[in-house]
Amino acid sequence: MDNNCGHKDKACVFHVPIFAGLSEHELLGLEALLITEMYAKGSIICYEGEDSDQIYVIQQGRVKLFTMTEDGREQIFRILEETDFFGELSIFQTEKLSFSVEALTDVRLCTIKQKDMHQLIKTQPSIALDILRTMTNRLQRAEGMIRDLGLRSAEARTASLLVNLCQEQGGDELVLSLSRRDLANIIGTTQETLSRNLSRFQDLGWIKLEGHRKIRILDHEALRDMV
Amino acid sequence: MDNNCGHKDKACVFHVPIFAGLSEHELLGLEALLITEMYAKGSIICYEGEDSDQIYVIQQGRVKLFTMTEDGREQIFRILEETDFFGELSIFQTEKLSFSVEALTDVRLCTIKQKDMHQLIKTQPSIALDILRTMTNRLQRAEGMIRDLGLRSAEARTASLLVNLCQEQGGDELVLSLSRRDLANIIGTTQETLSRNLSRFQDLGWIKLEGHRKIRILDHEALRDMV
DNA sequence: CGCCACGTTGAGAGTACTCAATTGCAGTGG
DNA sequence: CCACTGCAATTGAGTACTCTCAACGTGGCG
Repeated sequence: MDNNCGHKDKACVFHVPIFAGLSEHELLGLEALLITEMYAKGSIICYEGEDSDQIYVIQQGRVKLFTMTEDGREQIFRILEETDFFGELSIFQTEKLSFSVEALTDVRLCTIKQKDMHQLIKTQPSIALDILRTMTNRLQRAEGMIRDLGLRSAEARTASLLVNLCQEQGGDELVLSLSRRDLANIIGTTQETLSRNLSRFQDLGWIKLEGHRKIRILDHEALRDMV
Repeated sequence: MDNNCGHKDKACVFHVPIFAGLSEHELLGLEALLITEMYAKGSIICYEGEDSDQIYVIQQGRVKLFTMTEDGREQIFRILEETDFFGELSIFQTEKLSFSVEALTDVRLCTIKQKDMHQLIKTQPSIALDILRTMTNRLQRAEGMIRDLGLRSAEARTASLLVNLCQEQGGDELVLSLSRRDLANIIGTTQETLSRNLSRFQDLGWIKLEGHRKIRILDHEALRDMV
């Protein structure tokens, strides 16, 4: 309960995929290097432009990585949750953060210093490979976003968002854990445009809005064809 | 001259950063695994949707990675040149390519099979780290593109493009190696809009268009402020 | 039950797109 | 050397989309 992750028997890192290759012994060693931090829902974990020389691993809760313009418009890069990490550039260099991070729920996370990370990778090179796997997937997702933003209309991106959420959740009953504003900021549009598009999809009979936090998907095909 | 890279004394891989950590002996071993291929300017090296289980390392020339809609609009993800690689997802899985690759010049490249790559990483784990370094940088660039596409006007993206090209080339005299169409497809707009914005910048006295392939930058500040 | 944040709808404006016409440039052959 | 040809780039006109700003609903929580 002191500097570990709040579990009794096992450190949180037992459950993080990128550390899955470590032995029990190595995990215990790693545990000693971690610093655990707590953030309340809505608080900012780090600010774009700050210097950072550590990796952050989320133990509990959800965060958004985003950037903001002077006039307050926001683009979300990704939503991360338990066992995800960010700040990976600081493995190699003191990173000037290119995004801010906000806690969407209460969050518990731990940080690992650059030099500890180096040591860790040296003793267990497979970690680099595990991180690499995550990074290639992330790059692919990022390029998917670039394709959508560059080539598709806000309407198509809205459909794409629904399809993606469906795939993550499985089933026809989407439960939204984000506000309209955040959803809009993921697909690079405004909450008004998103709202209008959802209404249009409803008018077309493709979806059914059930309260503000639920969407029932009625026609997967139509949405997929739109994308 | 058989299955190596055309050099007499040293294989091409001597010059590729991600293999910089290999010993002379290991490089010679690697050389035997490579398959070298040539592509003429304008030819397609691989198609989006194809399965691929190899990494491609560019030895000579330049390529563009892009995706295309049914109606022919195109989004370019990145331009790669000598010593760059692509297809890194196939380190982990047989990859359904999420982009097409076209040779912008005559291109010589070599391919490395997934299983050979595994072997290579096992004998020299630092390679995974070198690739990881490249991938984190690439992800950062990708997120920069997402920010620009999501938050900035075509005009601002045009300014951003000029600033970036300046940084790459150094100096006030930009020499464009891409068509207006390709440049537009990098920043997610049309050639017409790009052309109009360049003309506007010229009218404002920020740049001077000199033929179709050269741009003289007159006011770096103004461009940077626009971004 | 009423408040307040969140979400939706409406009107109007601006940006960027499409399609079409014109201009500019470079390579080729007379 | 110059005119011609074909492609690339620019310019123009009209349209469509999406944004902004504002008003109005709604639903969850005290």
